[in-house]
Amino acid sequence: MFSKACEYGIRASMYIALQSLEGKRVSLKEIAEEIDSPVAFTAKILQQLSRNKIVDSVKGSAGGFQIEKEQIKKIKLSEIVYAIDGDNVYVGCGLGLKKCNANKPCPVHDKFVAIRDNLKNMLESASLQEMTEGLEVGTTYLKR
Amino acid sequence: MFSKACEYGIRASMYIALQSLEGKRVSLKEIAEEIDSPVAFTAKILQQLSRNKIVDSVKGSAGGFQIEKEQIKKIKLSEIVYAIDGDNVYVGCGLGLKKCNANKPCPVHDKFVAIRDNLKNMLESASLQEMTEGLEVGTTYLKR
DNA sequence: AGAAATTCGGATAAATTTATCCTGTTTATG
DNA sequence: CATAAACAGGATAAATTTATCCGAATTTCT
Ligand code: FES
Ligand code: FES
Repeated sequence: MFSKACEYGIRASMYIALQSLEGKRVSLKEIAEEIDSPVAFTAKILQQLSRNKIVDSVKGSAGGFQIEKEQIKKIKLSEIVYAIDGDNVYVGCGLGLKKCNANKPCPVHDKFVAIRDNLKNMLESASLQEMTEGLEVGTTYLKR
Repeated sequence: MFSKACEYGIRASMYIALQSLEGKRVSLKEIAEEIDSPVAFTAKILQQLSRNKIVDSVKGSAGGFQIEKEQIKKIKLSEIVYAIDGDNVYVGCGLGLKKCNANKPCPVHDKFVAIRDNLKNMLESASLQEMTEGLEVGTTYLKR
């Protein structure tokens, strides 16, 4: 569904959001530990997220990553996915034709579009804030 | 969503089904041309489909691939996907945790499961037969 | 029987994704 | 000001997926 990079990116954003809500800034090392991801690869992804203004990075000693509380409410999963995987989730054809195109549809087009729209709505409505709620009360997890 | 191999596999199966309904057996070369896929790679995928009894292959001159008419009615897209991509569509977690697990769910679990079930139902209900109907009348396409 | 058309399967190569390493820069702190 | 902690970014490596090549086996047709 999503690339590994994107999965790590989402999990990392969720963890940063969770800690930012408590006023804590977190280091790359801590993030990678808490979401069970490879450190250096996660660094690359966080750079992307930082460039895309999804997370704030602070250099230097006592630096790390954080997300402003206002942003945590506003940022939707769709923005994270877009920053890392681009728009292929939205424009891709289920059977791999160049782009999904209703004028020359593949045989699964109608059914696939329904599923994709479903996914799209989910991603566009789910905020980081919403995602952290289960983490706070311990009903959802970022690693096992 | 699906691997390239799987996309080619689905498109190839659809083309073979389309021709089989007219009593025609088709060669690898023709298939690859008609679905716009790399010949040798498509050969590998057809081998897999053949081993999984999704298509019949006939060796030798005038050989090629075909699917029995009875089978065209019965075979669902889910079987093709399973033969090539395995069950990761069904058991995978949206955020990349080892396996989707309702007992220790990731933050998107509930929403993701809904989408996945949607996809699953689609794949399990769509038969090759149904897929060929649009191709026959020219309202759907396997390449552009 | 011989030639041609075709799939099968193993080996290999190219491309992409995932992951690591290392050096440089920034910044808090003592 | 020196040091240590931390991110940034380029180069590189490993793993996986995608793709190609080629010889062998099978079958039809002349
Ligand atoms: S054309 Fe294939 S999904 Fe729209
Ligand atoms: S645990 Fe992540 S989708 Fe079910």
